[in-house]
Amino acid sequence: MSKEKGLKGKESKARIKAAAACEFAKHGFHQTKISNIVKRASLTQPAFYLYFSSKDAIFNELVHEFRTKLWKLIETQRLSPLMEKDELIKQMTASIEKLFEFFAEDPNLTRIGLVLAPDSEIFKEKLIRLLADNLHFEQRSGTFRLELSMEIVAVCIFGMIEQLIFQCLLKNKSNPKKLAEEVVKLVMSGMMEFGSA
Amino acid sequence: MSKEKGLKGKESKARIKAAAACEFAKHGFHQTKISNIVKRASLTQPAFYLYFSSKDAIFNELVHEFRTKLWKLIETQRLSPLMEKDELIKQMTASIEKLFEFFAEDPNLTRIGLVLAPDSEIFKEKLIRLLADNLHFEQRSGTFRLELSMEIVAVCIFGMIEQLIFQCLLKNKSNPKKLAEEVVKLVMSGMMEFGSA
Amino acid sequence: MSKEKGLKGKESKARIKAAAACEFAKHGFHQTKISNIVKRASLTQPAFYLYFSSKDAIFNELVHEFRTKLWKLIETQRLSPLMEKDELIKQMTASIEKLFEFFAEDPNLTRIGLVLAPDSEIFKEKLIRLLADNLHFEQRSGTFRLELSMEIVAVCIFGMIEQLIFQCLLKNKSNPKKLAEEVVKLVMSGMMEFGSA
Amino acid sequence: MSKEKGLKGKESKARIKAAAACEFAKHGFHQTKISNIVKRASLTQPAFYLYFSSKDAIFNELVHEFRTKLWKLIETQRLSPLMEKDELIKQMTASIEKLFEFFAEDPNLTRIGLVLAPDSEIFKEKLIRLLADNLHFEQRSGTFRLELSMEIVAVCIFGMIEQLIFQCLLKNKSNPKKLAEEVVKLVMSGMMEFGSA
DNA sequence: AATGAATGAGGCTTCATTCAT
DNA sequence: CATGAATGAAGCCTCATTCAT
Repeated sequence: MSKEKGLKGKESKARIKAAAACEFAKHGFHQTKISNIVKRASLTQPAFYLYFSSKDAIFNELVHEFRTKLWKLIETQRLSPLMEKDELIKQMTASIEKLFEFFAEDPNLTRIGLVLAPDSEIFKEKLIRLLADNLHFEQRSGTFRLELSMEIVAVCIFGMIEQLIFQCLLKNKSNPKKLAEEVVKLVMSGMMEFGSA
Repeated sequence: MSKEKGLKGKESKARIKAAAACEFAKHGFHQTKISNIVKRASLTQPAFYLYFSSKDAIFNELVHEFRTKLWKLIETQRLSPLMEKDELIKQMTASIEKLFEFFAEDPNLTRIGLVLAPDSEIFKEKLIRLLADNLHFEQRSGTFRLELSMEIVAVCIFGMIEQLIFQCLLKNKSNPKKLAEEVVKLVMSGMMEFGSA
Repeated sequence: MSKEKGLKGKESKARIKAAAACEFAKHGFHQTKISNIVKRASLTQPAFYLYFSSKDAIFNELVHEFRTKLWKLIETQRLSPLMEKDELIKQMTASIEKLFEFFAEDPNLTRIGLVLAPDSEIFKEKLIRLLADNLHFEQRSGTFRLELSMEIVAVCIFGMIEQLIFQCLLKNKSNPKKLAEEVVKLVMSGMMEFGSA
Repeated sequence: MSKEKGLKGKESKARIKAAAACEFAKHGFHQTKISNIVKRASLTQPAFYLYFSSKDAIFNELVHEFRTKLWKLIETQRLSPLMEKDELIKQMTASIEKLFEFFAEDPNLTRIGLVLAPDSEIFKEKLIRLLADNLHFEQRSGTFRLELSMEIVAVCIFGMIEQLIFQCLLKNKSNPKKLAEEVVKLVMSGMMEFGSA
């Protein structure tokens, strides 16, 4: 009976959040105006401040939401150790596919969290470090070539994924599965034709 | 005495440009204030408008300058066709090294042209298309594996390079030569240890 | 409580409009500052932009308002055709008196619409053309002397009225009725004493 | 030998003055920019201040020049007293023609002196008072009908002339002689057809 | 006699945010 | 829960004017 209260409020807040995500993604932080957010949410400006303390606040909330979800996803996707090669490739492909699916699910949040947030470079750095650690582990297990720097490889893999997100996935030029397969093919075996040397 | 004709003006314009590049790179377009640009250039606000017609104008000039230079560099770096494998790798490495050197030369412009410009995604798309065409050519010559989509590979390579620029090169964690070598190693031969089959 | 819906806003807008008319009339368009308009209306600058999109906008609105009202007045004041001489003079006098009354009612708008508006000369031209057409009609009916160019007479009559507005009416040196009578006397019968020739 | 000096300077000053008159007449005082004046005069901004102390100064100089010339012209055009009717009309026509010729000679100055100058209304008032005095004199001589207020008639005549200047003369729709004749016809004998009761 | 370079002052406009209801 | 009305703060840009040469 008391829990019921606030239902309309929650809807309004959600509408504002969705509207904001859309506007931020389309125009960036500074060119997004509160007035446009509330217009899109069919509300008025003071209503905005009923649910968010400031423009920064809602932006940060969106960023935080995105990052939390992404981080959780990644933690559930850790590779099982000491697999066979085929199995490894299959798992990697599945993991990356899941990642792409996540990014495709909410393009607005993806852009906000990966591009627009002022500290996105630092966030990416963290993700990359996480990836590098995992790769290191595999490398020490003999899965990956020793002559490669896993730090740099991690940066590369992340760069590929990010670029594929914005140039292919969010432009609907391809789908998560296909992209994941291609990345893995490239990264695992390289571009060169066999028989060389 | 006679040589200085218009020299002071050119110096002022250059100082403004450098100051602007610095401010834009550090704070982004909207948070960069003309007042700060001219302060950094040791001038007053109206002086700015002696040399540039608006904030947009100088920003676009910087973007245009960056892109023109980059495009020229790339055009001089086309791979010679039909090389042997070793030679190919050497050339690719050299080309990519040159690229990294270019980006490292003016980090401010690099950030402005690749990240901050509102149409940078479209610009990247063009670069990627150019790269994809070149790769296609090589693929048809039998250099690259047929099962890979050169469109996607092009996106991947560009993504790697971009990420390496911002995560390694501009943070001085590595140098152009090293980065170029690592990218080529990874992209040409993949990560997998041999003998796995 | 329920009647006041939007009332305060309308009052503010009206206050701004009146203040603007006053300032424009006193100082002209360019020397009128938004800051002074709002000061006179007991508001702050941003409030101005709640009701008008720019300085130009409010000026044009005032001009448009004046012209619309004036045009409507003139259309209701058309002379009935084919009257006797005495009746004609009475009607003309009444019409012109109404005109003067209109101009005296809002001196600010009058100055804005007739003098300050950048296209006021063109507007006057239109009014004069309208007047000329009417005079032509009367001339063909035999009321006015054929040797006079009604185009030029129309210009003259308009010139008299305008000058009387600014030199007599708005300086309170005379009143609409008196002025109308004098104009008609002069224009109908001329200055010359009878019996001449 | 010493008088010769300054010839080039005088030319420059004259060029600036002409340019200023043109710009002021076309755009009004506030929208006229020094930068445009000197551009039109093929000079640079500091050169302007070699000859005029400020924007106001040159404007006032132009206004003063116009008014001085006009005043002189009017003083030489006083009607000879106690003429016969035909002679009076001839003289009036000639006088007014001369006036129109004066205004047509320098349209820019005319607009500046009669419309643009902020105190032009007061200046016109003076002219009108002068005219009214003359008319009074004639009226007392029995030339003009006693029932007319010469003050108001003076305003009317001035209004006609001014309107004819801007609506006919400066638009090249008529010439000084024709306009003078029409004004005199109208003002002397009125519009009404004879024989009317 | 003239110019390239620079500036002080000030106006218009925008926007996040708040008050009173 | 929501709104109409209002504001403080700040940025871009323009222009008359001057300095040094």
